[in-house]
Amino acid sequence: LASRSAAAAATGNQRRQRRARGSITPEEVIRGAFELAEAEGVEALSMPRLAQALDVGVTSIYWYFKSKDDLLGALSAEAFRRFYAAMPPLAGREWDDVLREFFRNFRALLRNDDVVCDLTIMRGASHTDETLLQSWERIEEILEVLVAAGFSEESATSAYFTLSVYTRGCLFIERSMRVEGRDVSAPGHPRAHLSADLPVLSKEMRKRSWYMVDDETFEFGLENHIRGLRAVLAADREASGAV
Amino acid sequence: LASRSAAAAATGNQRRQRRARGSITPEEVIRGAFELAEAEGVEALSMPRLAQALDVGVTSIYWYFKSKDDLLGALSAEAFRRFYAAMPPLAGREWDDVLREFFRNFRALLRNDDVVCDLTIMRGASHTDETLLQSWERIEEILEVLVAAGFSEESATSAYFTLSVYTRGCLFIERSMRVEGRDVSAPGHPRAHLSADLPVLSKEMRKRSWYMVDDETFEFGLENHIRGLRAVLAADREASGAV
DNA sequence: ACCTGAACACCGTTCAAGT
DNA sequence: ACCTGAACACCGTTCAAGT
Repeated sequence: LASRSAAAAATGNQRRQRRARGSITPEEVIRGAFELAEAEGVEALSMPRLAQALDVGVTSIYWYFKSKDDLLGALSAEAFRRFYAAMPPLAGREWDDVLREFFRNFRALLRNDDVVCDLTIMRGASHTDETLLQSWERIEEILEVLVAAGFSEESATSAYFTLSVYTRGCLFIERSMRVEGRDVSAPGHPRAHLSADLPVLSKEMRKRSWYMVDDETFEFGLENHIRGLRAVLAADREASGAV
Repeated sequence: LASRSAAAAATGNQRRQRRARGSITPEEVIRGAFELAEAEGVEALSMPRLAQALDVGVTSIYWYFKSKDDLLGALSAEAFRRFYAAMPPLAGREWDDVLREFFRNFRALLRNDDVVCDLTIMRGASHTDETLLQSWERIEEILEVLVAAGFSEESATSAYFTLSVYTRGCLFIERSMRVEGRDVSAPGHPRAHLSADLPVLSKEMRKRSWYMVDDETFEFGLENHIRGLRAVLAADREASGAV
């Protein structure tokens, strides 16, 4: 027995020593999963790799999380927690500044954290009660700013979700590009010669990052949306009989 | 030998008879892959399952497509072809009608075809030269409508991509929900009681499909964007010294 | 109660044939 | 030139233990 163990050690194949009872916690698993995802990407997160990183038997993880999907749900919940903890409180004195700051922060935060972005935006909306409530409280805050400014409740809600969809769309597209290994910051496009007969597009493509979800284009959409909302606000105020 | 074959047949394990040379074509593989994806979803598309559906050895597919990713690229190219073939030509006499119709058709088409949606929108932008050119020609058409209406080339380009990102964002979010098996059409939310303290949101959530990418919200964003663009157009016309 | 390896059914891909 | 199964390294998950 001792000789078998020694031989195994010589070839690097020795068994891990058994972990003590209670030496694994769900928190430790989640922390290890984040570390692995940060080092190698969320797509590289597998149960065997995670077990190895944690120095734990593969099946031990199943004692705490009933499936990989269950684990990913817990990771998403933690990602949402980190995201909302990092989001600064609402700032800006006018409703339009509030929207601008909120969605700029939204985008900036998730652009800077691939793991949190993958777990919150890219991975379908797998909300727990907790994350749902976190989101809803933030949304309500903004809706109340808009309503106080004179928007109807309906307009305010539509305005919020439209900007939210737009911002998440930017993040989704940019992240998809980055996952495929495209250089997202360089202007122009490698196949730009194909657009020789396309005067307007080829000219604009030379100036911007070709995938068109760069800062300038994002800002254009944000500002344009706010411009549209000013007209909505005027109509809402009129309809409600305000000054 | 004959007895082994007979025994195998009895247990349903007999070998497929070998296909004749030249009896497999890449087109046939692609057609089979679409059929399988339509029947069982793109995520269920695996090389063994496809081979089985085509009644072909698994490895034979690798003669025509060097990897699954290569095959998916070919499927995407076909999906783009189908999408652009189904997109009606530009309609509408004013620039805003052109935009409205284009992006409504865009969304409607991809909402009605999960396979094409998964291969074009959900799967990162894996463009071939051909699909890139198809997209660019369509975009250029719209840019020229906008420029003719008085938009600067820069505004026109930003306007197009902003609406494109918004529309793709709607599709992405809705599709993500549907993949997770949520009922996307029902108003309200199963966890709506959590929002008891959120007056505006809870009221609005009772009226709409909770995930907020329903027709009404999409239309609000589309119209709002166009409202914003009217102000851009006025400024662009002024700047260019037009009437 | 908690941790474990063996085993299973799947996957994408390579290789060394067969025809 | 084209088609093939066996084999490999991986995956998620279950099961029947071990402690």
